[in-house]
Amino acid sequence: MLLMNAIDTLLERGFIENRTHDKELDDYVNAGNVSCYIGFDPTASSLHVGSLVPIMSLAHMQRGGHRPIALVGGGTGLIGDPSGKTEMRKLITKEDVEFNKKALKKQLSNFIDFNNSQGELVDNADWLTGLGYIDFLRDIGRYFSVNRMVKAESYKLRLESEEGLSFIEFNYMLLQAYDFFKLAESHGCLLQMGGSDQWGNIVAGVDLVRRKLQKTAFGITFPLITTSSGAKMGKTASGAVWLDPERTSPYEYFQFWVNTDDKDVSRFLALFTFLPMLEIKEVDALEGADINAAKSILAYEATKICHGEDAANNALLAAVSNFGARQIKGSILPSSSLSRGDGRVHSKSEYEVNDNTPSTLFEAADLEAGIPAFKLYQQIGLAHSGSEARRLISQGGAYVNGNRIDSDDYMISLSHAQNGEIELRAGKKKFHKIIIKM
RNA sequence: GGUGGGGUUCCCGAGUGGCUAAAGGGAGCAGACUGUAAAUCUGCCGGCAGCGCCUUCGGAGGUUCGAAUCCUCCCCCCACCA
Repeated sequence: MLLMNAIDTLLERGFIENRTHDKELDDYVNAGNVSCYIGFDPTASSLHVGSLVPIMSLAHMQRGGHRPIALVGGGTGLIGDPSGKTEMRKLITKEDVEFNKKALKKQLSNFIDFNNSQGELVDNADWLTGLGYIDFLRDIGRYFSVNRMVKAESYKLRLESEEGLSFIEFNYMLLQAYDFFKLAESHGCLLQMGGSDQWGNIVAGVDLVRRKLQKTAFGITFPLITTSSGAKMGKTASGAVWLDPERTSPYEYFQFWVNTDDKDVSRFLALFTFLPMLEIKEVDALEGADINAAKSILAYEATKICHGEDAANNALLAAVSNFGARQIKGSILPSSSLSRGDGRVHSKSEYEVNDNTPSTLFEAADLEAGIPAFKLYQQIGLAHSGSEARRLISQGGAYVNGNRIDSDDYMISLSHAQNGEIELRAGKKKFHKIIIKM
């Protein structure tokens, strides 16, 4: 298959905000089978959609015939990157870093193939934790000008802030530059990519590689992805949207993408799916409700990439059962493997088996006497407190089996069960099922 | 180490003895309108098996009929000085 230059692919899909040496970078990548790396901070036990841009860019590089290296910052995670941050991160323990590292590796494997040296996972703890302070200062530290570092944009926020910048964080740039140097030396990796806040760190590495190895290294940064309303992408009311299915279920993940703003759909399709750009460009021409079909496909594809095809299908089924079927024309994004059919769930049993709407199991006996609606909403997590549940109900936002609840002491009992389930809804979009154990 | 300024409900930020569950804004939630969109309008936005009680203003004590507001001690942050 004839492929575009991987850099052009990234450019076309909106991944690239800035890069070093345009021409030489192209030449480097055109030579084929090059290595590139991105660092991931093990500060949490799961990645979230905010990390998807870097992850997808590695995946694109791999599809373009190159060798992506995902670096998990087991060493730098102990320091904390101050780049672009207004506040100092809490230092996390070595145990946490160790735990998170494993979780991250697992998640990254869903997106990138690390088998057969098509890609590689490395941990900078392997070379950072054993560093001797004096040696490091002599070998690496001498190449860094404090005058320059102080002027770096990545430190600016913190240097101007009241909180200031601690010495440990100030060193972060050296460590990341050292990572780049190590990978250049051991893996011949001369391209580092990262978020736009990483520019300073990346450039520092490019400089270090040049000085230590007399080689030209390259850097690419990604734009910060915001929604059309200006907010950082990936935040919802309940916090981050995680890639870990235990934290954000595939159904919620799917819903997150379905709820994409009209104006963001084509941009997100380009960034977060592998669908061909020619088809994505046509989405911009869609009008009115038709664009919802594109949102379904975006959600389906994104869920499939992260959680697999089965999970994506199940999420779609659940969405159909909760919100009703959407007509998805075959002409919209035809490369998607989403099953269009007539847009309906084909059989009841298929839906019952696969539906993954959030649910809670109840013993029949516990529902026998009935539970006040507001209490039940709190119990199953559709409201954070009893008061909140009462508010929800009094404002007309609570429904049992599709019927609005009009009083907060309304009793919900076995008599509401339909096929062994009770469907509860909060507002327009949050569904929860009570499944009765007989 | 010294001096001065601060720590208020998710965030920003008013409040300097009772009218304060605490202004205003943001975020969020619900309703209406829609297309599971945006914008807009309206309401809500500490807790409690709710119309009355309980807990909140860095922490612990104290003064007072009554404290976020006054006093004491402690913790943390910031600025300037050393």
